[in-house]
Amino acid sequence: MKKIVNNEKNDKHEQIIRAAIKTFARKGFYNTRISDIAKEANIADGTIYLYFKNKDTLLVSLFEESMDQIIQMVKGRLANIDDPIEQLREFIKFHFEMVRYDKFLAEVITVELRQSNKFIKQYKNIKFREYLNIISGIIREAQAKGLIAKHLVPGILKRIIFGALDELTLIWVLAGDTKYTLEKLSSDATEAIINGIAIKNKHIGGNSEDPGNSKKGE
Amino acid sequence: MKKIVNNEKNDKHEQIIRAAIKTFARKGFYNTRISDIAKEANIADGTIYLYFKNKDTLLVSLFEESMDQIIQMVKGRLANIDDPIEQLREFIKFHFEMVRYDKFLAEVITVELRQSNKFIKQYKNIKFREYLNIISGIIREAQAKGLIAKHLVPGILKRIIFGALDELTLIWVLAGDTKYTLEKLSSDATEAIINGIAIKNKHIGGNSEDPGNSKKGE
Amino acid sequence: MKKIVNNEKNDKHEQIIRAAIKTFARKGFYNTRISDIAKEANIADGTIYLYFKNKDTLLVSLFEESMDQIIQMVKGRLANIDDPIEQLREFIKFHFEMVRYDKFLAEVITVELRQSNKFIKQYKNIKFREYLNIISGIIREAQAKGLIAKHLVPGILKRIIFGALDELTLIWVLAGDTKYTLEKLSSDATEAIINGIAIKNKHIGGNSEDPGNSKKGE
Amino acid sequence: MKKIVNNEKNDKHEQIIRAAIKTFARKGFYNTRISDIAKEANIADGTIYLYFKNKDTLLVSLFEESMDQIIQMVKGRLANIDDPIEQLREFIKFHFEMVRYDKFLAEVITVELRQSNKFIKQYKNIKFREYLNIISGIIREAQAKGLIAKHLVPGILKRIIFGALDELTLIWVLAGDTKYTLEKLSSDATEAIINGIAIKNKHIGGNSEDPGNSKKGE
DNA sequence: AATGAATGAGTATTCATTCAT
DNA sequence: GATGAATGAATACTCATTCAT
Repeated sequence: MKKIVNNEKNDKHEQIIRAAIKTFARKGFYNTRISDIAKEANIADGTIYLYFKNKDTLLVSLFEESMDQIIQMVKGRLANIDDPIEQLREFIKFHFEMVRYDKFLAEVITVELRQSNKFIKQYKNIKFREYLNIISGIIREAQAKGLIAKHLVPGILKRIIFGALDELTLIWVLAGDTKYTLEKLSSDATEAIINGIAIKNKHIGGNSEDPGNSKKGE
Repeated sequence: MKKIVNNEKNDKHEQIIRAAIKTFARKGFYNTRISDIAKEANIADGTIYLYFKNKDTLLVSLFEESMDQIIQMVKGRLANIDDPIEQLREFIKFHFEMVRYDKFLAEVITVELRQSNKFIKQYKNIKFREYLNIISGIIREAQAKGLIAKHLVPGILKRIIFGALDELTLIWVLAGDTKYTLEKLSSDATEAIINGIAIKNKHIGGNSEDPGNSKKGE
Repeated sequence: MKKIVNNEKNDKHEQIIRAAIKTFARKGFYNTRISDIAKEANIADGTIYLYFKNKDTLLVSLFEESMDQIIQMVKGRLANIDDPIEQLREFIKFHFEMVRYDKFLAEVITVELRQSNKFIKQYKNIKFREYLNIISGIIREAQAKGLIAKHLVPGILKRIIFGALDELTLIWVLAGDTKYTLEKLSSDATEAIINGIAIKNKHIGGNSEDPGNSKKGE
Repeated sequence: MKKIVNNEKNDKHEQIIRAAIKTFARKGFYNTRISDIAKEANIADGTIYLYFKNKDTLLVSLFEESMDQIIQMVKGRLANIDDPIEQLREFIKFHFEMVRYDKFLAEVITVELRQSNKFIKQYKNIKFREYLNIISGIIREAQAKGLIAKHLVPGILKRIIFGALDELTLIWVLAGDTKYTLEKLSSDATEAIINGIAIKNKHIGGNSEDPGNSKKGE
């Protein structure tokens, strides 16, 4: 399994995108110099401009192409699953597999995407919307099957879910994966999202059998 | 009720922070010039440096002072509530009230905080951690009372919850509050987080009584 | 008598224009770096941008302000002269006095003005047209008084006259004033322009009394 | 009659020179990219360097080869004329014929030659001097025959004449030949240069028979 | 304290030129 | 000979920061 943005032709375009992902992850978009990327890619500064109009465009291309690959992959994963709730579990599982598989890309998307959406002119970010809409598609299907209450708005739920996954991605890529395993993040996220965090029949006035509670994990 | 960062002394320090919030919200940290802020504050560029060491420090101060106020406020709100689940409901309610109350600040925090955490040297972001730890404190309390399963890690849950709220905040501040009301975001978030999105007794093999399902809200 | 572009206030604007004139004269507009001008003016590069939008604008300002001064001066000179032919003599005399007085400026105007007219966007060069129109004004007046044949078009004659003066200016500024004196250039130009080069009554079939003819002066 | 720079071998060298003339005329030397010329010539950028050492050399070659052709042509025209004044008339006539015949070349020579003379290192511009010396040759001959006063210096007169022709060429190529016909420019230039602009016997204190004088032609 | 003119380090981008194919 | 991808030196311009007033 190759890096996400990595079609067979190992060309300059690809080489530059990979170098940009790595460098943006390390230094951030605004603190990355074109010359940093060029050095990382072992090419001349000017070469980057043969493949990308400018620095903004490079970031946008990076996002679009990466999201495109990711979307293809996750759609493939979901294709054979019927139960929407199971699809949602698979989506979450896939999300964290992606994060492990391409940590630098995950970091760039998680840290830079908001800024880019807002401050790069004319960036409509179609692919990212498409990714989110996979979630709302699942939700709508689940609602149709009576698995999710209809008064919950798919457009809101998709953001709640993505927001949760995104924030967990953030701490994992920033922490240097030392604190929590991706498996733990994935399973807790899955449970919390699908079942909620509250124990059902104790919703009001429940009591604890296990008062011992260490500080660990805050 | 004054803007969050607004202690009684209506001084230059305050004036600059307010101008910075407004300008960062509009143009983003990296695209904002010190002169933009000075102009917004109706002072000279140089004056900013009498109150803040540099541009980075201004952003950090803005975050710390704002979070400090927010933390005081939310703690006050939670003080009289015993049930941790109710505290969580109140926390979420408060979060969106804050967003409405100081939209520019919400936008800056939501859009700029990640970047800042990572790329502003030596920024430890104690206050933001404290805000998050209010959530994990509630969770731990709930776990102690048997309201939340103990195998869910508070340090993870707090991020799931914050991530969800943060993402909803983002769409509201960016959309110009046209699509969803804050009340709807708040109530859906509360329900999804506390109860989860899946209908309990239909978890497996449920069917839908109401197959009609509009596309709206994606 | 101060340099042409030199109003009483010895400010940065003025200082930069003078430095630009000197540097453009020496190296040409396209081969002059902003840093060359800044160095010549003993200021920082950035300071230039406090006074001029960009390099193009600096050149245009230089032209406009210089021509403005020149136009005022020549109009003053012509004001007390009635005979248009005498006005024309005075104009030519003045032109070469200017050249001597501000050689660098003369060089910039003569060498760079054509390029600028054509390739600096939106440069309409009103002042230069006004300078030329002083000549056509004189011509028209002379034609009204029967001193210049009416079939000669003022708009063409003004260009013939300016072209001649301009070309002579060029060789003088480039030659380092070694070959011909400005007085000689001025007097030959005056005579050639006003009387033409041909001896009148020998117009056809004249013969030469003085066949000796050195190569000098080619 | 082929374009001036156009010897029988219709080779790449020629092709490049023609493309350069067209492109320099349109965009100016400094604003023309090698790739612009290559595109105009339908060849690869690198090919230009097989025929010309660099961009400067290309411009110089363009001038030298063009002037060489022009010189041959004008010498042929003058060969059969005895009267130097008639030769001068023919020279002027030829000059404007050239302008019409190869407008792009005329534009390049008129607009770019001064800059090149001064700022392209080691460019001696022998051919252009030779062209000018055809004029001074005629003048010297005329002086020998008593047709032109000997106190007028041929080296100055040639510049006066060329300057006048050059300036008229400029307005014609830039105006898109809308304002004056080349014939009018040519005839007025011829008359002004040979006879001067002043009516002889009215040189002092003349009066006008025709005070009506339109503004047209300024 | 407040100003804002001046600074000059920093960088995205361009483009003449090269050279492997 | 032709190509055109790659190079990397060069530079206009920006803007955080300083400091004399």
